[in-house]
Amino acid sequence: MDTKKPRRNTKQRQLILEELKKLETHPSAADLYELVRLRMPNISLGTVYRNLELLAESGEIRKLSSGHPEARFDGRTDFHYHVTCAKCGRLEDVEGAQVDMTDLDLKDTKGFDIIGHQIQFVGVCPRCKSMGRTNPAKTLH
Amino acid sequence: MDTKKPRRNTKQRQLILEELKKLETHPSAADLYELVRLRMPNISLGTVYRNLELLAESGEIRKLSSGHPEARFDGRTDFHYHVTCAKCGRLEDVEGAQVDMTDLDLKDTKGFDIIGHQIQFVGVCPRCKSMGRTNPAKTLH
DNA sequence: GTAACTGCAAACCTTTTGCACGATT
DNA sequence: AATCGTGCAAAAGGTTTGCAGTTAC
Repeated sequence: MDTKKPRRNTKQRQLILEELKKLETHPSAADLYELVRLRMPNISLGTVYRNLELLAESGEIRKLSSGHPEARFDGRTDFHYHVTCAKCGRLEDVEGAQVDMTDLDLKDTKGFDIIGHQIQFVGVCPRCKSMGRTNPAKTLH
Repeated sequence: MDTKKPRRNTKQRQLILEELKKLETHPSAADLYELVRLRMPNISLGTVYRNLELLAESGEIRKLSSGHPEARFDGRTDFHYHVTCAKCGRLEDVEGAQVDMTDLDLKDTKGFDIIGHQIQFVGVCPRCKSMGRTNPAKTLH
């Protein structure tokens, strides 16, 4: 079965991918729009959204459900985890060996076949530690 | 340190909490609005949003970052994991012992103090298995 | 030449907010 | 009585989409 759509190699898509891969952060579509616009001022926000979606579908990037109101994108596609700051919401990569989920004794998977997992760590970032922030994050994954 | 705000016990908040606790699903604010409206037809959607936020802050419910465009809410507050269907996005609870994260050899936590974690399993739900769906989910956590 | 893709703008959906009135303490 | 919470409606924020023109193949 061939699920691939025909795909043209546009300048816009190349630029968006290139800019995202440069970053170690997890920008929103609007963040990337601003970045790409520095090199291609007439690009439209709609094009950025369309291409991020296409790139995520093809597995060249990842779309993250971030706990923020907007989606975040990740130029890394190798296996890694994420930490979210419980105080300010900052989102960072965490390196660590993939947990062996066969160890996990899942009692009821509601009939789902489990094919993978993701872990979000919750933590306190250096900045918030030093500021002694107390307001808790409200969204869990 | 007392972080609690004064809080009145309104009929609206009671109803919203009650309806959410009845469910084993993870409804959106709009879903809950429809449910609560059956019992209190004049309640406004704004009130539902405001109360869900308050209830999540106080820990009586959980707000989930769902991979869907809208937030989902969970009436369960005991520790458990979630599975998301990779084909259709369906979100369900998974029972299982909490993973001991001290086993995990985290190499670089970017200076964060880790205080917890959440796991989302990715799977294929019974319905999609039987339908042989192939379109992949686009958002990871 | 054809169909994918673009820019633009309008539409859409979810969530938040200002305000005047109502309800809880 | 004081002030927190509500209903309503408008606004805000993020994302999608229709369309006519453009570009990659």
